[in-house]
Amino acid sequence: MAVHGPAMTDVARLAGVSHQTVSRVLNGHPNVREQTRLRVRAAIAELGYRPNGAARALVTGRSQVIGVVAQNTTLYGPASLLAALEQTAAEEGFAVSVGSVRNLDHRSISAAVERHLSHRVAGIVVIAPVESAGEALERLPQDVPLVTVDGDPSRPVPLVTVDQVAGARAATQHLLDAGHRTVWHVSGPSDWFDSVGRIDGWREALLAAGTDPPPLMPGDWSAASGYRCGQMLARMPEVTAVFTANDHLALGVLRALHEFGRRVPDDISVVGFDDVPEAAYFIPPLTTVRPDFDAVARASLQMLLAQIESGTGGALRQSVAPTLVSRDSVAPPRR
Amino acid sequence: MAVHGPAMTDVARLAGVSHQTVSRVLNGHPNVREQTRLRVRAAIAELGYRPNGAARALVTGRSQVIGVVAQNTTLYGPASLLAALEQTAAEEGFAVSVGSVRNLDHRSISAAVERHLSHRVAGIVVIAPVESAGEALERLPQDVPLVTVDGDPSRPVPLVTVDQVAGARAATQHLLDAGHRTVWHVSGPSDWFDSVGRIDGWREALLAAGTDPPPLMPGDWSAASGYRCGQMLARMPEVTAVFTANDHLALGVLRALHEFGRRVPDDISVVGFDDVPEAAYFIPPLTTVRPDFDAVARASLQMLLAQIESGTGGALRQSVAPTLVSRDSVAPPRR
DNA sequence: GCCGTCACTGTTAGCGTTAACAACATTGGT
DNA sequence: ACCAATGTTGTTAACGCTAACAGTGACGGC
Repeated sequence: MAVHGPAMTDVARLAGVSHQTVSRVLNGHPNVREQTRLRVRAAIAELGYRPNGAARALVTGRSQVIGVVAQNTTLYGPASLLAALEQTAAEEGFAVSVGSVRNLDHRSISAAVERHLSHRVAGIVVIAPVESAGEALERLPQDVPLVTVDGDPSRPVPLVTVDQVAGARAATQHLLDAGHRTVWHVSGPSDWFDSVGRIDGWREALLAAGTDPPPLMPGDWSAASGYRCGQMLARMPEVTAVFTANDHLALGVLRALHEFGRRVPDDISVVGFDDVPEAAYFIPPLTTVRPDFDAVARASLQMLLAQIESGTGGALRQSVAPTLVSRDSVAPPRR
Repeated sequence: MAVHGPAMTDVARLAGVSHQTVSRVLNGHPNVREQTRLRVRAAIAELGYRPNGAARALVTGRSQVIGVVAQNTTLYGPASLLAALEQTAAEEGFAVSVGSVRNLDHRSISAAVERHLSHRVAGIVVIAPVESAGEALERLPQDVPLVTVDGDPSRPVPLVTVDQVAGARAATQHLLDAGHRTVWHVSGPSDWFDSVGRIDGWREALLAAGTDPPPLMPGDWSAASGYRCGQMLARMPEVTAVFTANDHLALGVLRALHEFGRRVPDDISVVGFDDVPEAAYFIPPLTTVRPDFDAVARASLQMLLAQIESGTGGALRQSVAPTLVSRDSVAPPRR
């Protein structure tokens, strides 16, 4: 198998030039006569020549590949992010190598990063939504271009995030504006920065409105945990508005409320987070907060590319604001 | 940036051997004295040496990377598959490079494959659920290890699939067994093999039971299209059982039925396909068919690895049977 | 007409690894 | 003690590419 394809010298021979000239054409160097360039192009096409990335990576010291470390790429958020990242990278001529990880502990993350390093990736994007990921990053070689997404805001690492706080504040405010006296919150797991950001935003909005935040209902992103929290919420007659940390939690809550005969939005209003494609078809259609994954992907890749090109490891940060998508799960409280 | 790490010669010097001996240790060759092996290992650890994948790929002609071509990795199925593939590959010491694709037409797929080829991946997995993908594969270099997932059963390419027909038959039979006279079907897009397999299975089960299949309701995987079909279904009093080609379609149907006051499962039973994690929290909890993505990933990787190692491009095929997950959305018809 | 400058092209070396072969040391059979 | 077989190590030459440098010819200013 694998009769190796033609190499640069083969193209050069056919075009009647040196392999270096072929290289120059390929890399868009100036100072190649138009006529020569055309001959080389023709030879490339005729032979079906394809440059060898490995050889190029060897001599330049880095490949046209960026590594992505992520956990649980089955969830809607991470999956969208990954897809957007890949798309953007492809436009810049980069391939994306995924190193997904079962757990976000020290060792798993380090191992994934190591794997990427030994493939000499040009840079690494870590989707690092929990505390322990940040620790793993500390002990990394300093000279690798690196960007974290949704990571620890308190660490001096280049960071791109969805503005969780703003999103949560908007969701909460939306419920307050509808006339609700207070808003309950079903949160994500407490070790995720996404969760704490959303909790903070919720709390801020409430405090700003002069209300004391009710007790937190801790969930774990899953519909199952949303359901459990929903069962408790349904039993409390004073609850009229709930903000859940993601749409799947909302789905679980919706189902629990339904079972207890509490109507949404007539009895209780619900707002989610993520805007999964099917949120518009929940019963009822879910008002939710939509993060712009494309923008996050673009920003992180840009940041990474800047590092790769400049060689500087600046510690920038950027956050992109999500937008509220209003549907039918919110109404004024009955009095 | 990027002070290049130590190379093999540095390790060799420290251990007092030749670089070739280091290479032998790294690749687990026999005929290295135990004592030497230990010295080399120590030197590797001390320097934090990491082999250079690019150099290795250059000299061996292939990298430890497998390329995956997929579309729409945001959907639950593809995302799960990708994650499972990555996991399995990592266990075998391979990295996974994704080349996701907006459209599954000729050119996009070819371009993605080309990209992988120029990175000299060891093999390629194409998640190719539509006709046009198969065509793109025809004109590929013959010498690249390749496996398709959920691709065209009629093409002579190594293929691993979820057994769509069996899954659909099971779902339909389940409804028939509950006492329904016939079963309606909301399908996926007609150019997906997944769809046609599920349609076939549905039709087969009906025919085997001696019933004429009712007209097909064509959808496109989205909850939105499920909703539209559901609106029609809800208006037809004779409909008592619906099998949808995936869970999101089912969600749309559920919502439409709900709006029309038709209760599930009392008035109409519904069965989905995929078992997305939140299916258990639909209203009502959805009976559905669960494909084993891990098994598919394992099988395809195994097949690919076999090709890589043997150099043979055999045209095997393998299909893994899904299982029915019974929940609350199915009941006997009212009479 | 001479020389520096510019545009273009070729030559050479080396990136870090593996494979092929050569060399040496050790062992065992005669 | 000698020779072959075996185990262990070193030497050399690629792999396909880019970077640095070295030509070559044409052109214009003096």
